[in-house]
Amino acid sequence: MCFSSSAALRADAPVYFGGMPRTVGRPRGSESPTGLGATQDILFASAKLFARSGYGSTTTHAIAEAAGLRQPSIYHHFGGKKEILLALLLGTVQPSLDVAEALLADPRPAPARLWALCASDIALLSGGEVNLGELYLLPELGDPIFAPFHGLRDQLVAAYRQLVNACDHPDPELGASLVIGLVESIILLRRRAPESIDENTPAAFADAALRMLGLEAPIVKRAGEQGRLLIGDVRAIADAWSGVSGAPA
Amino acid sequence: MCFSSSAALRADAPVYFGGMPRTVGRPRGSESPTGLGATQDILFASAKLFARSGYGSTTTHAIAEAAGLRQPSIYHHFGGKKEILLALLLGTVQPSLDVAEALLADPRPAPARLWALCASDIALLSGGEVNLGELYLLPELGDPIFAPFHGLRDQLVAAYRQLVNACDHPDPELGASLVIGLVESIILLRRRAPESIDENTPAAFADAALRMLGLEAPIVKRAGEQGRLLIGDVRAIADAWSGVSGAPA
DNA sequence: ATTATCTATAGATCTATAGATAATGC
DNA sequence: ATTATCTATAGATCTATAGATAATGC
Repeated sequence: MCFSSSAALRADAPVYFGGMPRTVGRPRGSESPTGLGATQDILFASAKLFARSGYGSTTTHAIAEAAGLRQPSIYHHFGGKKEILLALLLGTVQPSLDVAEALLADPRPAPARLWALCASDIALLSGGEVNLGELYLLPELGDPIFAPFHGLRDQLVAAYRQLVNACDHPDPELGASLVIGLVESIILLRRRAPESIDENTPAAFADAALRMLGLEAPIVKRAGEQGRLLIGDVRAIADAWSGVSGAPA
Repeated sequence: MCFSSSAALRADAPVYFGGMPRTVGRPRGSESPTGLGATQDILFASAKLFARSGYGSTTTHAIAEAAGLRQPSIYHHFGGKKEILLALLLGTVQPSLDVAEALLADPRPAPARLWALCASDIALLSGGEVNLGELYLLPELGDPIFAPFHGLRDQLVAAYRQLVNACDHPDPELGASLVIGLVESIILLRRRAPESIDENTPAAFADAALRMLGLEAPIVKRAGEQGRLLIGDVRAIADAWSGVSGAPA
Protein backbone atom coordinates (compact mmCIF):
# COMPACT_ATOMS: atom_id res chain seq x y z
CA MET A 1 0.00 0.00 0.00
CA CYS A 2 1.26 3.42 -0.95
CA PHE A 3 0.48 5.12 2.31
CA SER A 4 1.75 2.59 4.78
CA SER A 5 5.12 2.71 3.08
CA SER A 6 5.40 6.45 3.79
CA ALA A 7 8.02 7.53 6.28
CA ALA A 8 5.33 9.73 7.82
CA LEU A 9 3.66 6.78 9.40
CA ARG A 10 6.67 4.74 10.31
CA ALA A 11 8.39 7.32 12.48
CA ASP A 12 7.83 5.66 15.83
CA ALA A 13 6.71 2.25 14.67
CA PRO A 14 8.21 -0.61 16.61
CA VAL A 15 10.12 -3.12 14.55
CA TYR A 16 7.88 -6.03 13.72
CA PHE A 17 9.15 -9.33 12.42
CA GLY A 18 7.55 -10.46 9.23
CA GLY A 19 5.47 -7.26 9.22
CA MET A 20 3.13 -8.62 11.85
CA PRO A 21 2.49 -6.86 15.17
CA ARG A 22 3.14 -8.70 18.40
CA THR A 23 0.10 -10.05 20.20
CA VAL A 24 0.96 -9.07 23.78
CA GLY A 25 -1.95 -7.54 25.67
CA ARG A 26 -5.66 -8.04 25.50
CA PRO A 27 -6.76 -8.87 21.93
CA ARG A 28 -8.57 -6.19 19.93
CA GLY A 29 -12.24 -6.52 19.16
CA SER A 30 -11.63 -5.88 15.44
CA GLU A 31 -8.69 -6.42 13.12
CA SER A 32 -5.95 -3.86 12.45
CA PRO A 33 -7.01 -2.03 9.25
CA THR A 34 -3.42 -1.37 8.18
CA GLY A 35 -2.05 -4.65 9.47
CA LEU A 36 0.76 -2.63 11.07
CA GLY A 37 -0.49 -2.35 14.62
CA ALA A 38 -2.57 0.13 16.60
CA THR A 39 -0.19 3.10 16.42
CA GLN A 40 -0.16 3.01 12.62
CA ASP A 41 -3.91 2.39 12.56
CA ILE A 42 -4.45 5.54 14.61
CA LEU A 43 -2.09 7.65 12.46
CA PHE A 44 -3.64 6.47 9.21
CA ALA A 45 -7.22 6.92 10.44
CA SER A 46 -6.40 10.38 11.84
CA ALA A 47 -4.71 11.52 8.64
CA LYS A 48 -7.76 10.54 6.63
CA LEU A 49 -10.19 12.23 8.99
CA PHE A 50 -8.15 15.40 9.63
CA ALA A 51 -7.69 15.87 5.88
CA ARG A 52 -11.34 15.23 5.00
CA SER A 53 -13.23 16.71 7.96
CA GLY A 54 -10.73 19.00 9.66
CA TYR A 55 -9.02 18.80 13.02
CA GLY A 56 -11.62 20.29 15.31
CA SER A 57 -14.44 18.43 13.59
CA THR A 58 -12.75 15.06 14.09
CA THR A 59 -13.45 13.35 17.42
CA THR A 60 -11.26 10.83 19.16
CA HIS A 61 -14.22 8.48 18.92
CA ALA A 62 -14.29 8.79 15.11
CA ILE A 63 -10.54 8.18 14.96
CA ALA A 64 -10.83 5.09 17.13
CA GLU A 65 -13.70 3.73 15.09
CA ALA A 66 -11.77 4.17 11.82
CA ALA A 67 -8.70 2.61 13.46
CA GLY A 68 -10.66 -0.41 14.67
CA LEU A 69 -10.27 0.39 18.37
CA ARG A 70 -12.35 1.69 21.24
CA GLN A 71 -11.98 5.39 21.97
CA PRO A 72 -9.96 5.19 25.22
CA SER A 73 -7.40 2.84 23.65
CA ILE A 74 -6.00 5.78 21.70
CA TYR A 75 -4.54 7.20 24.92
CA HIS A 76 -2.28 4.21 25.30
CA HIS A 77 -0.45 5.31 22.12
CA PHE A 78 -0.79 9.10 22.11
CA GLY A 79 -1.25 11.83 24.69
CA GLY A 80 -4.22 13.14 22.75
CA LYS A 81 -5.42 14.51 19.41
CA LYS A 82 -2.74 17.21 19.23
CA GLU A 83 0.07 14.71 19.65
CA ILE A 84 -1.36 12.62 16.81
CA LEU A 85 -1.45 15.61 14.47
CA LEU A 86 2.06 16.66 15.47
CA ALA A 87 3.39 13.18 14.67
CA LEU A 88 1.68 13.28 11.27
CA LEU A 89 3.05 16.76 10.48
CA LEU A 90 6.63 15.91 11.44
CA GLY A 91 6.50 12.68 9.45
CA THR A 92 5.18 14.54 6.41
CA VAL A 93 7.63 17.45 6.31
CA GLN A 94 10.74 15.42 7.19
CA PRO A 95 11.05 13.61 3.83
CA SER A 96 10.85 16.99 2.02
CA LEU A 97 13.54 18.40 4.27
CA ASP A 98 15.78 15.37 3.70
CA VAL A 99 15.63 15.95 -0.06
CA ALA A 100 16.17 19.70 0.35
CA GLU A 101 19.30 19.22 2.46
CA ALA A 102 20.73 16.67 0.06
CA LEU A 103 20.19 19.16 -2.78
CA LEU A 104 21.77 22.06 -0.89
CA ALA A 105 24.96 19.98 -0.58
CA ASP A 106 24.87 18.87 -4.22
CA PRO A 107 27.43 20.38 -6.64
CA ARG A 108 25.09 20.41 -9.66
CA PRO A 109 23.71 23.64 -11.21
CA ALA A 110 21.31 25.56 -8.94
CA PRO A 111 18.38 25.61 -11.41
CA ALA A 112 18.59 21.82 -11.73
CA ARG A 113 18.54 21.43 -7.97
CA LEU A 114 15.62 23.84 -7.56
CA TRP A 115 13.75 21.97 -10.29
CA ALA A 116 14.44 18.69 -8.56
CA LEU A 117 13.24 20.00 -5.19
CA CYS A 118 9.99 21.27 -6.72
CA ALA A 119 9.35 18.03 -8.58
CA SER A 120 10.18 15.95 -5.53
CA ASP A 121 7.89 17.92 -3.21
CA ILE A 122 5.06 17.87 -5.74
CA ALA A 123 5.49 14.12 -6.15
CA LEU A 124 5.40 13.69 -2.37
CA LEU A 125 2.26 15.81 -2.07
CA SER A 126 0.63 14.04 -5.03
CA GLY A 127 1.27 10.52 -3.79
CA GLY A 128 -0.08 8.34 -1.05
CA GLU A 129 -3.62 7.27 -0.38
CA VAL A 130 -4.31 10.36 1.77
CA ASN A 131 -3.79 14.00 0.73
CA LEU A 132 -1.39 14.62 3.63
CA GLY A 133 -0.66 18.16 2.45
CA GLU A 134 -4.12 19.12 3.67
CA LEU A 135 -2.67 18.93 7.17
CA TYR A 136 -0.56 22.00 6.31
CA LEU A 137 -3.76 23.96 5.64
CA LEU A 138 -5.38 23.39 9.04
CA PRO A 139 -5.92 26.72 10.84
CA GLU A 140 -5.35 24.89 14.12
CA LEU A 141 -1.63 24.77 13.28
CA GLY A 142 -1.28 28.12 15.02
CA ASP A 143 -1.32 26.28 18.36
CA PRO A 144 2.12 26.52 20.05
CA ILE A 145 2.27 22.73 20.38
CA PHE A 146 3.02 22.58 16.65
CA ALA A 147 6.13 24.78 16.94
CA PRO A 148 8.48 21.83 16.22
CA PHE A 149 6.71 21.35 12.89
CA HIS A 150 6.99 25.04 12.02
CA GLY A 151 10.69 24.82 12.83
CA LEU A 152 11.26 22.10 10.22
CA ARG A 153 8.99 23.89 7.76
CA ASP A 154 11.00 27.12 8.15
CA GLN A 155 14.13 25.14 7.31
CA LEU A 156 12.46 23.93 4.13
CA VAL A 157 11.43 27.46 3.18
CA ALA A 158 15.00 28.61 3.79
CA ALA A 159 16.30 25.89 1.49
CA TYR A 160 13.99 27.08 -1.31
CA ARG A 161 15.18 30.65 -0.76
CA GLN A 162 18.81 29.60 -0.87
CA LEU A 163 18.33 27.72 -4.14
CA VAL A 164 16.38 30.61 -5.72
CA ASN A 165 19.20 32.91 -4.64
CA ALA A 166 21.78 30.58 -6.18
CA CYS A 167 19.83 30.84 -9.46
CA ASP A 168 20.81 34.55 -9.45
CA HIS A 169 17.21 35.66 -9.09
CA PRO A 170 17.04 39.42 -8.42
CA ASP A 171 14.54 39.01 -5.55
CA PRO A 172 15.07 35.65 -3.77
CA GLU A 173 12.44 36.43 -1.16
CA LEU A 174 9.72 36.99 -3.75
CA GLY A 175 11.01 34.19 -5.97
CA ALA A 176 10.91 31.66 -3.14
CA SER A 177 7.39 32.75 -2.18
CA LEU A 178 6.22 32.26 -5.76
CA VAL A 179 7.83 28.84 -6.11
CA ILE A 180 6.70 27.51 -2.74
CA GLY A 181 3.21 28.81 -3.41
CA LEU A 182 3.06 26.99 -6.72
CA VAL A 183 4.36 23.77 -5.19
CA GLU A 184 1.85 23.88 -2.34
CA SER A 185 -0.98 24.66 -4.71
CA ILE A 186 -0.95 20.98 -5.63
CA ILE A 187 -2.67 20.35 -2.30
CA LEU A 188 -5.79 22.31 -3.24
CA LEU A 189 -5.68 21.05 -6.83
CA ARG A 190 -5.69 17.52 -5.52
CA ARG A 191 -8.70 18.33 -3.37
CA ARG A 192 -10.59 20.08 -6.18
CA ALA A 193 -9.66 17.97 -9.19
CA PRO A 194 -7.68 14.86 -8.25
CA GLU A 195 -8.29 13.35 -11.69
CA SER A 196 -6.22 16.15 -13.26
CA ILE A 197 -3.07 14.95 -11.48
CA ASP A 198 -0.94 12.27 -13.08
CA GLU A 199 2.67 11.13 -13.30
CA ASN A 200 3.58 14.15 -15.46
CA THR A 201 2.30 16.71 -12.97
CA PRO A 202 5.46 17.06 -10.85
CA ALA A 203 7.58 17.78 -13.92
CA ALA A 204 4.98 20.11 -15.47
CA PHE A 205 4.73 22.15 -12.25
CA ALA A 206 8.49 22.23 -11.74
CA ASP A 207 8.88 23.49 -15.32
CA ALA A 208 6.32 26.21 -14.60
CA ALA A 209 8.14 27.17 -11.39
CA LEU A 210 11.40 27.78 -13.24
CA ARG A 211 9.66 29.63 -16.09
CA MET A 212 8.11 31.85 -13.43
CA LEU A 213 11.63 32.81 -12.32
CA GLY A 214 12.66 33.52 -15.90
CA LEU A 215 14.57 30.26 -16.31
CA GLU A 216 13.64 28.12 -19.28
CA ALA A 217 13.48 24.46 -18.35
CA PRO A 218 12.62 22.12 -21.19
CA ILE A 219 13.56 19.20 -19.02
CA VAL A 220 10.39 17.20 -19.03
CA LYS A 221 10.27 16.39 -22.70
CA ARG A 222 14.00 15.95 -23.10
CA ALA A 223 14.37 13.62 -20.18
CA GLY A 224 11.09 11.94 -21.01
CA GLU A 225 12.22 11.25 -24.57
CA GLN A 226 15.39 9.73 -23.27
CA GLY A 227 13.40 7.66 -20.83
CA ARG A 228 15.51 8.99 -18.01
CA LEU A 229 13.00 10.97 -15.95
CA LEU A 230 12.38 9.36 -12.62
CA ILE A 231 10.34 11.44 -10.20
CA GLY A 232 11.71 11.17 -6.71
CA ASP A 233 15.20 10.32 -8.02
CA VAL A 234 16.89 13.65 -7.53
CA ARG A 235 20.11 12.68 -9.24
CA ALA A 236 18.36 11.57 -12.41
CA ILE A 237 16.52 14.89 -12.53
CA ALA A 238 19.65 16.97 -12.04
CA ASP A 239 21.48 14.89 -14.63
CA ALA A 240 18.61 15.46 -17.03
CA TRP A 241 18.93 19.20 -16.51
CA SER A 242 22.67 19.14 -17.10
CA GLY A 243 22.04 17.28 -20.35
CA VAL A 244 19.87 20.08 -21.74
CA SER A 245 21.86 22.19 -24.15
CA GLY A 246 21.93 25.82 -23.18
CA ALA A 247 20.64 25.30 -19.65
CA PRO A 248 21.80 28.05 -17.27
CA ALA A 249 24.43 26.97 -14.81
CA MET B 1 -12.56 49.98 8.48
CA CYS B 2 -11.29 47.84 5.65
CA PHE B 3 -13.22 44.74 6.53
CA SER B 4 -16.60 46.16 7.26
CA SER B 5 -16.59 47.82 3.85
CA SER B 6 -16.25 44.40 2.18
CA ALA B 7 -19.22 43.16 0.21
CA ALA B 8 -18.74 39.84 2.00
CA LEU B 9 -20.21 41.21 5.16
CA ARG B 10 -22.86 43.46 3.72
CA ALA B 11 -24.75 40.84 1.73
CA ASP B 12 -27.83 40.63 3.90
CA ALA B 13 -27.34 43.71 6.02
CA PRO B 14 -30.45 45.79 6.45
CA VAL B 15 -30.14 49.39 5.37
CA TYR B 16 -29.39 51.57 8.35
CA PHE B 17 -29.77 55.32 8.36
CA GLY B 18 -26.67 57.18 9.35
CA GLY B 19 -24.84 53.86 9.71
CA MET B 20 -26.47 53.20 13.06
CA PRO B 21 -28.54 50.06 13.75
CA ARG B 22 -32.11 50.45 14.96
CA THR B 23 -32.68 49.91 18.65
CA VAL B 24 -35.84 47.80 18.59
CA GLY B 25 -35.76 44.85 20.93
CA ARG B 26 -34.12 44.24 24.25
CA PRO B 27 -30.84 46.17 24.51
CA ARG B 28 -27.57 44.23 24.31
CA GLY B 29 -25.38 43.78 27.34
CA SER B 30 -22.31 45.03 25.45
CA GLU B 31 -21.75 47.32 22.50
CA SER B 32 -21.67 46.24 18.86
CA PRO B 33 -17.95 45.76 18.04
CA THR B 34 -18.44 46.69 14.37
CA GLY B 35 -21.07 49.31 15.00
CA LEU B 36 -23.07 47.71 12.18
CA GLY B 37 -25.47 45.56 14.17
CA ALA B 38 -25.55 42.00 15.45
CA THR B 39 -25.58 40.21 12.06
CA GLN B 40 -22.38 41.95 10.98
CA ASP B 41 -20.87 41.44 14.42
CA ILE B 42 -21.48 37.70 14.11
CA LEU B 43 -20.08 37.50 10.57
CA PHE B 44 -16.96 39.48 11.47
CA ALA B 45 -16.33 37.54 14.67
CA SER B 46 -16.89 34.20 12.89
CA ALA B 47 -14.56 35.11 10.02
CA LYS B 48 -11.79 35.94 12.46
CA LEU B 49 -12.28 32.76 14.50
CA PHE B 50 -12.81 30.37 11.57
CA ALA B 51 -9.66 31.73 9.89
CA ARG B 52 -7.51 31.59 13.02
CA SER B 53 -8.79 28.53 14.86
CA GLY B 54 -10.67 26.54 12.23
CA TYR B 55 -14.35 25.75 11.83
CA GLY B 56 -14.73 22.72 14.07
CA SER B 57 -12.57 24.26 16.79
CA THR B 58 -14.70 27.41 16.95
CA THR B 59 -17.72 27.23 19.25
CA THR B 60 -20.90 29.26 18.99
CA HIS B 61 -20.06 30.52 22.46
CA ALA B 62 -16.70 31.88 21.26
CA ILE B 63 -18.39 33.55 18.28
CA ALA B 64 -21.00 35.16 20.49
CA GLU B 65 -18.38 36.39 22.94
CA ALA B 66 -16.33 37.99 20.15
CA ALA B 67 -19.49 39.48 18.69
CA GLY B 68 -20.54 40.98 22.02
CA LEU B 69 -23.62 38.79 22.43
CA ARG B 70 -24.82 35.84 24.49
CA GLN B 71 -24.54 32.47 22.79
CA PRO B 72 -28.24 31.83 22.08
CA SER B 73 -28.70 35.25 20.45
CA ILE B 74 -26.79 33.97 17.41
CA TYR B 75 -29.76 31.78 16.50
CA HIS B 76 -31.94 34.81 15.97
CA HIS B 77 -29.71 35.78 13.01
CA PHE B 78 -28.46 32.45 11.64
CA GLY B 79 -29.68 28.87 11.62
CA GLY B 80 -26.36 27.75 13.02
CA LYS B 81 -22.61 27.68 12.49
CA LYS B 82 -22.83 26.22 8.98
CA GLU B 83 -25.12 28.98 7.78
CA ILE B 84 -22.68 31.59 9.07
CA LEU B 85 -19.79 30.02 7.18
CA LEU B 86 -21.87 29.69 4.01
CA ALA B 87 -22.76 33.39 4.15
CA LEU B 88 -19.08 34.29 4.56
CA LEU B 89 -18.01 32.05 1.68
CA LEU B 90 -20.62 33.39 -0.75
CA GLY B 91 -19.78 36.96 0.20
CA THR B 92 -16.08 36.32 -0.37
CA VAL B 93 -16.23 34.59 -3.75
CA GLN B 94 -18.91 36.82 -5.29
CA PRO B 95 -16.68 39.91 -5.75
CA SER B 96 -14.09 37.76 -7.55
CA LEU B 97 -16.78 36.33 -9.81
CA ASP B 98 -18.12 39.80 -10.59
CA VAL B 99 -14.69 40.90 -11.79
CA ALA B 100 -14.20 37.65 -13.76
CA GLU B 101 -17.49 38.05 -15.61
CA ALA B 102 -16.79 41.67 -16.45
CA LEU B 103 -13.42 40.62 -17.88
CA LEU B 104 -14.90 37.76 -19.92
CA ALA B 105 -17.14 40.31 -21.66
CA ASP B 106 -14.31 42.80 -22.18
CA PRO B 107 -12.90 43.29 -25.70
CA ARG B 108 -9.31 43.90 -24.59
CA PRO B 109 -6.49 41.39 -25.27
CA ALA B 110 -6.83 38.09 -23.39
CA PRO B 111 -3.44 38.27 -21.62
CA ALA B 112 -4.33 41.71 -20.29
CA ARG B 113 -7.63 40.42 -18.96
CA LEU B 114 -6.01 37.36 -17.37
CA TRP B 115 -3.41 39.59 -15.79
CA ALA B 116 -6.12 41.86 -14.47
CA LEU B 117 -8.11 38.94 -13.02
CA CYS B 118 -5.03 37.58 -11.23
CA ALA B 119 -4.08 40.97 -9.83
CA SER B 120 -7.65 41.67 -8.76
CA ASP B 121 -8.05 38.34 -6.96
CA ILE B 122 -4.70 38.66 -5.25
CA ALA B 123 -5.59 42.17 -4.13
CA LEU B 124 -8.91 40.90 -2.76
CA LEU B 125 -7.19 38.05 -0.90
CA SER B 126 -4.47 40.38 0.39
CA GLY B 127 -6.82 43.04 1.72
CA GLY B 128 -9.20 43.34 4.61
CA GLU B 129 -8.53 42.96 8.28
CA VAL B 130 -9.19 39.19 8.18
CA ASN B 131 -7.50 36.68 5.86
CA LEU B 132 -10.83 35.57 4.40
CA GLY B 133 -9.12 33.27 1.89
CA GLU B 134 -8.39 30.92 4.79
CA LEU B 135 -12.07 29.99 4.66
CA TYR B 136 -11.38 28.32 1.27
CA LEU B 137 -8.86 26.03 2.97
CA LEU B 138 -11.21 24.58 5.59
CA PRO B 139 -11.56 20.81 5.13
CA GLU B 140 -15.14 21.11 6.40
CA LEU B 141 -16.06 22.64 3.01
CA GLY B 142 -16.76 19.13 1.77
CA ASP B 143 -20.11 19.25 3.58
CA PRO B 144 -22.99 19.31 1.04
CA ILE B 145 -24.41 22.45 2.63
CA PHE B 146 -21.60 24.41 0.98
CA ALA B 147 -22.57 23.30 -2.54
CA PRO B 148 -23.81 26.81 -3.49
CA PHE B 149 -20.34 28.14 -2.74
CA HIS B 150 -18.66 25.44 -4.82
CA GLY B 151 -21.02 26.33 -7.66
CA LEU B 152 -19.80 29.95 -7.73
CA ARG B 153 -16.22 28.82 -7.27
CA ASP B 154 -16.50 26.46 -10.26
CA GLN B 155 -17.71 29.41 -12.34
CA LEU B 156 -14.61 31.35 -11.29
CA VAL B 157 -12.35 28.44 -12.22
CA ALA B 158 -14.11 28.20 -15.60
CA ALA B 159 -13.47 31.90 -16.20
CA TYR B 160 -9.75 31.43 -15.55
CA ARG B 161 -9.70 28.46 -17.94
CA GLN B 162 -11.49 30.45 -20.62
CA LEU B 163 -9.02 33.33 -20.36
CA VAL B 164 -6.01 30.98 -20.41
CA ASN B 165 -7.49 29.34 -23.48
CA ALA B 166 -7.97 32.73 -25.12
CA CYS B 167 -4.25 33.36 -24.54
CA ASP B 168 -3.61 30.46 -26.96
CA HIS B 169 -2.05 28.33 -24.27
CA PRO B 170 -1.49 24.78 -25.54
CA ASP B 171 -2.97 23.17 -22.41
CA PRO B 172 -5.66 25.43 -20.90
CA GLU B 173 -6.54 22.89 -18.22
CA LEU B 174 -2.97 22.76 -16.90
CA GLY B 175 -2.45 26.48 -17.45
CA ALA B 176 -5.54 27.39 -15.44
CA SER B 177 -4.51 25.05 -12.61
CA LEU B 178 -1.09 26.67 -12.47
CA VAL B 179 -2.46 30.21 -12.47
CA ILE B 180 -5.23 29.58 -9.93
CA GLY B 181 -2.77 27.76 -7.70
CA LEU B 182 -0.39 30.70 -7.76
CA VAL B 183 -3.19 33.17 -7.04
CA GLU B 184 -4.50 31.14 -4.11
CA SER B 185 -1.02 30.67 -2.73
CA ILE B 186 -1.29 34.23 -1.44
CA ILE B 187 -3.57 32.84 1.28
CA LEU B 188 -0.84 30.68 2.83
CA LEU B 189 1.81 33.33 2.22
CA ARG B 190 -0.31 35.81 4.14
CA ARG B 191 -0.59 33.32 6.99
CA ARG B 192 3.11 32.49 7.05
CA ALA B 193 4.68 35.87 6.27
CA PRO B 194 2.12 38.69 6.19
CA GLU B 195 4.90 41.28 6.37
CA SER B 196 6.14 40.17 2.94
CA ILE B 197 2.91 41.31 1.27
CA ASP B 198 2.58 44.92 0.15
CA GLU B 199 0.89 47.02 -2.52
CA ASN B 200 3.21 45.61 -5.21
CA THR B 201 2.35 41.98 -4.50
CA PRO B 202 -0.73 41.67 -6.75
CA ALA B 203 1.19 42.97 -9.77
CA ALA B 204 4.28 40.89 -8.99
CA PHE B 205 2.23 37.71 -8.72
CA ALA B 206 0.18 38.50 -11.83
CA ASP B 207 3.43 39.06 -13.72
CA ALA B 208 4.69 35.70 -12.51
CA ALA B 209 1.45 34.01 -13.55
CA LEU B 210 1.79 35.21 -17.14
CA ARG B 211 5.50 34.36 -17.26
CA MET B 212 4.52 30.88 -16.12
CA LEU B 213 2.32 30.57 -19.22
CA GLY B 214 5.13 31.77 -21.46
CA LEU B 215 3.73 35.31 -21.79
CA GLU B 216 6.08 38.14 -20.91
CA ALA B 217 4.36 40.83 -18.89
CA PRO B 218 6.52 43.75 -17.86
CA ILE B 219 3.43 45.62 -16.78
CA VAL B 220 4.21 46.44 -13.21
CA LYS B 221 7.10 48.76 -13.76
CA ARG B 222 5.67 50.41 -16.87
CA ALA B 223 2.33 51.17 -15.33
CA GLY B 224 3.96 52.03 -12.04
CA GLU B 225 6.30 54.51 -13.65
CA GLN B 226 3.40 56.16 -15.38
CA GLY B 227 1.52 56.26 -12.10
CA ARG B 228 -1.38 54.50 -13.76
CA LEU B 229 -1.47 51.20 -11.91
CA LEU B 230 -4.54 50.95 -9.71
CA ILE B 231 -5.13 47.52 -8.25
CA GLY B 232 -8.79 46.66 -8.33
CA ASP B 233 -9.38 48.96 -11.31
CA VAL B 234 -9.57 46.40 -14.06
CA ARG B 235 -9.72 48.87 -16.91
CA ALA B 236 -6.59 50.67 -15.81
CA ILE B 237 -4.75 47.35 -15.66
CA ALA B 238 -5.92 46.25 -19.08
CA ASP B 239 -5.06 49.67 -20.53
CA ALA B 240 -1.61 49.39 -19.00
CA TRP B 241 -1.15 46.05 -20.74
CA SER B 242 -2.24 47.41 -24.09
CA GLY B 243 0.28 50.22 -23.67
CA VAL B 244 3.20 47.78 -23.45
CA SER B 245 5.02 47.56 -26.76
CA GLY B 246 5.22 44.05 -28.07
CA ALA B 247 2.58 42.63 -25.74
CA PRO B 248 0.82 39.62 -27.23
CA ALA B 249 -2.73 40.29 -28.33
C1' DA C 1 -47.68 44.12 18.89
C1' DT C 2 -43.25 43.43 17.36
C1' DT C 3 -38.57 42.85 17.83
C1' DA C 4 -34.03 41.48 19.70
C1' DT C 5 -32.05 40.29 23.31
C1' DC C 6 -31.50 37.83 27.68
C1' DT C 7 -31.42 33.67 31.33
C1' DA C 8 -31.99 28.92 32.10
C1' DT C 9 -31.37 24.51 30.72
C1' DA C 10 -32.19 19.85 28.34
C1' DG C 11 -29.88 16.59 25.87
C1' DA C 12 -26.11 15.28 23.32
C1' DT C 13 -21.71 14.90 22.89
C1' DC C 14 -16.54 14.69 23.83
C1' DT C 15 -12.18 14.03 26.43
C1' DA C 16 -9.64 11.66 29.50
C1' DT C 17 -9.20 8.76 33.62
C1' DA C 18 -10.00 4.49 36.57
C1' DG C 19 -9.88 0.06 36.80
C1' DA C 20 -11.09 -4.68 34.86
C1' DT C 21 -9.68 -8.11 31.49
C1' DA C 22 -7.10 -11.21 28.51
C1' DA C 23 -3.30 -12.06 26.12
C1' DT C 24 2.18 -13.03 26.20
C1' DG C 25 6.88 -13.32 28.63
C1' DC C 26 9.73 -15.30 31.95
C1' DA D 1 4.91 -9.38 35.56
C1' DT D 2 4.03 -6.86 31.63
C1' DT D 3 1.39 -5.28 28.02
C1' DA D 4 -2.63 -3.64 25.28
C1' DT D 5 -6.90 -3.66 25.15
C1' DC D 6 -11.56 -3.32 27.03
C1' DT D 7 -15.91 -1.31 29.83
C1' DA D 8 -17.68 2.24 32.59
C1' DT D 9 -18.02 6.80 33.58
C1' DA D 10 -16.98 11.57 35.61
C1' DG D 11 -16.80 16.09 34.33
C1' DA D 12 -16.65 19.40 30.94
C1' DT D 13 -18.32 21.17 27.21
C1' DC D 14 -21.46 22.43 23.20
C1' DT D 15 -25.75 23.11 20.50
C1' DA D 16 -30.15 24.51 20.27
C1' DT D 17 -34.70 25.31 22.36
C1' DA D 18 -38.08 27.47 25.73
C1' DG D 19 -39.60 31.19 27.63
C1' DA D 20 -38.77 35.74 30.17
C1' DT D 21 -37.48 40.55 29.47
C1' DA D 22 -36.95 45.23 27.77
C1' DA D 23 -36.82 48.11 24.24
C1' DT D 24 -39.55 50.52 20.03
C1' DG D 25 -43.77 51.08 16.89
C1' DC D 26 -48.39 52.17 16.31
